[in-house]
Amino acid sequence: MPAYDHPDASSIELMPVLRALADPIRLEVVRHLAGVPCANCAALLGDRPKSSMSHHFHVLREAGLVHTEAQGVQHINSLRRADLDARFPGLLDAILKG
Amino acid sequence: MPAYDHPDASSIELMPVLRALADPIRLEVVRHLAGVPCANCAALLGDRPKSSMSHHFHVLREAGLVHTEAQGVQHINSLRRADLDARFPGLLDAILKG
DNA sequence: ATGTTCGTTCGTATTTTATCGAACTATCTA
DNA sequence: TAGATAGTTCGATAAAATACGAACGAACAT
Repeated sequence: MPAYDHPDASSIELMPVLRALADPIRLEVVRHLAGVPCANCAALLGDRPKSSMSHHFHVLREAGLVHTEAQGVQHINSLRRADLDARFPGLLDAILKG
Repeated sequence: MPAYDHPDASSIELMPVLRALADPIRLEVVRHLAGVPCANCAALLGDRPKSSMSHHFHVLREAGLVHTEAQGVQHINSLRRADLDARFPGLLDAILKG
């Protein structure tokens, strides 16, 4: 399994977070993940090719927004809400409401 | 004087706001404006060409983050904090702290 | 009128980001 | 072992954003 490297909570940076959120597909993913404990990638595919979504998940992971963990064949994604709330209080709430 | 068109408060959209913020120079401008009532463009130039900054101000205006008003030769910019707070409560606060 | 200042607009070059198919890897199942 | 499934990685293309000089326009002063 590919070793995902997630930034740890304290090294999540604002600019990558904003860049990650500044894309309609990724924002949609974040919104979806905010409503469920976790989800595999397929659940968020829509009609787009897998490779595109893989790219978006990569961006989200790198920014520290999403945690991905291989679990058997599928990879489970979850929103790093606690980490984000700690680092940028109110940010996620504000964005999820808008 | 060029007629600036600012979106009115209720039609400020999240995605343009996020896109506008997802650039280091523009975030810097927003941060600066958050600390003063208003400022002309020159005050925010740094060492960059005017045309670049004009572009960034355009993006900020279009997104609804900044209000610009010609006042004699210079153009006065201010952060639309009240409008943003009304539309996306907590967003600006979260970003300005980060 | 002329010149100056402040900022915009235009045109182009450069960089970044997104998109998608194809090939690949790992895991599970039959 | 062969086949299926879930995602990633690669490589090419296309689209979007940024950067910057040069020319322009409006407001003001002399």
